[in-house]
Amino acid sequence: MDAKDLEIIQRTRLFAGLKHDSMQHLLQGSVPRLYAKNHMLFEQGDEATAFYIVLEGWVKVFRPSVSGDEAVFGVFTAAETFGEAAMFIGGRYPAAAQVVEESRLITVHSKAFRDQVDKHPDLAFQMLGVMSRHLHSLVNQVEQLQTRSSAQRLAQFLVSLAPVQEGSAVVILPYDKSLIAHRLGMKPESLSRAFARLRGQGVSTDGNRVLVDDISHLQEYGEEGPMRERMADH
Amino acid sequence: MDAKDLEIIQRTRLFAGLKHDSMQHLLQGSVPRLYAKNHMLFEQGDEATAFYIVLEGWVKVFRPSVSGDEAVFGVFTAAETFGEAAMFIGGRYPAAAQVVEESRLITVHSKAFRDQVDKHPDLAFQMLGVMSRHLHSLVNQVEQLQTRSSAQRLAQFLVSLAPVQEGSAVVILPYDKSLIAHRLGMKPESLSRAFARLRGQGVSTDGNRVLVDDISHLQEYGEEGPMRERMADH
DNA sequence: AACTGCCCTTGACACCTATCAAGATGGCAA
DNA sequence: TTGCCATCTTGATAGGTGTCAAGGGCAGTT
Repeated sequence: MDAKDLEIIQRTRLFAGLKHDSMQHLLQGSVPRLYAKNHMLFEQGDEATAFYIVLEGWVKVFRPSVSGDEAVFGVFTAAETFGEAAMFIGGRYPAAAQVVEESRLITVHSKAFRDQVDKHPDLAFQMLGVMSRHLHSLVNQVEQLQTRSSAQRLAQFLVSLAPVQEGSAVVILPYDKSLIAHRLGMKPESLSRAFARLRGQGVSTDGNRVLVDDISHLQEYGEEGPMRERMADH
Repeated sequence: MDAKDLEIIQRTRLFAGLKHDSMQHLLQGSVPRLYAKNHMLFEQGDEATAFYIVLEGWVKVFRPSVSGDEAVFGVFTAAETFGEAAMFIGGRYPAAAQVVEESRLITVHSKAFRDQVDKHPDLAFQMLGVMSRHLHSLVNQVEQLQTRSSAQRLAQFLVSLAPVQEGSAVVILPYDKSLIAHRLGMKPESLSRAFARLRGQGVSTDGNRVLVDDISHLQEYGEEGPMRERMADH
């Protein structure tokens, strides 16, 4: 646990502004640990004795289904936390978590967290803020699944990754396309076709590099009504 | 505000076990009010100065889209609360709320709520529990949208409304079929067809009365892999 | 260089759901 | 009763997405 890790932890919404001694208490006995790609952190239904802070890498939270389908609820990276909500609902994780790119994580144990909340009620408020955001992000996910085509969802995803708000940009895809597909609620084949469709909107791909001619145009495309390009472009 | 209303409020998860004097503080200046069907309680983006407790009736929380589509995130009835999360994210509602059946509601003002939280940290924990549940319900919604057919989603909806866990049951649909359709992420026509498909699973309808021959069978149907009845029934 | 495995892409096809259109049903008012 | 209106159902059709199958590209290994 070095200073850089602490700096990352303080950048999480949950621990933003927390004092050093509280932090020490929370993290007592917890050491950052390296996890290999594909490592399962927990399964749905496991007892939730801790939650996680990502220091480095990528982790997906999902619910697998018998038939090989899976629903992905979030993909987390540095300075993000996941699994906190489980502490409040029966102490079991409602979904599973798996490392998708080699990651360094640190765990926060429920008991330590509860102790600190008793001492610092502010922490409960921060937690409410964090959960509100998770809630909001799921609300958006539901909306997008219901009202946008797969190409539109991909467009919004690219916009969210872009380093700028307008003009052209190069977006580096942070993880496998097959995970992106699941994250956006579609199959890998459909993601390929979504990319193909976006070519007509000034998007070209080269491996995990994506070149967008006009970010704000892509954003508009992603927000339009679902039916598109009736008579245009051909 | 009579005793019966208070009893309902104490049945909400948020206020379960709250003492009478705290309740008085929270509800100071708030009077139960009757709202007509279709009344808009708030729009997306409105400043969130209060949240609501349903005493009676039905309210939908949704996000409208330009093209007439809308995504429904929840439909609330007696002893349920909605709009709480907004207090923690920039103070704006992330969705709109509309009365769908004549309803009696009471509002809780943000400031009063915050005051009480300062005095009773327990309240923050209850709030975390409530938000965890909302989170969990949205997680389920995302999963169902991604991994179940419309008929399966309807099956699970009927099971959730049924008064018993097994055997036959009569389910009364609590609101319009078109709202049920939106709630389940489909168009009204598709809901009709989903009902038609469930006839093959021992479900018959008569207006808003639905007769289910075998609840547990319907539950299994709703949980199976998406592809079904390949060679069966014809 | 050849081989192998993995990921991604493309094509053909089937199914599901939305769309558009036309009835059916039931409640309500005149 | 009659007409009207909203809601729900049913049909025909089109488009989107999943499925299954085949092939391409690339990296790592031999």
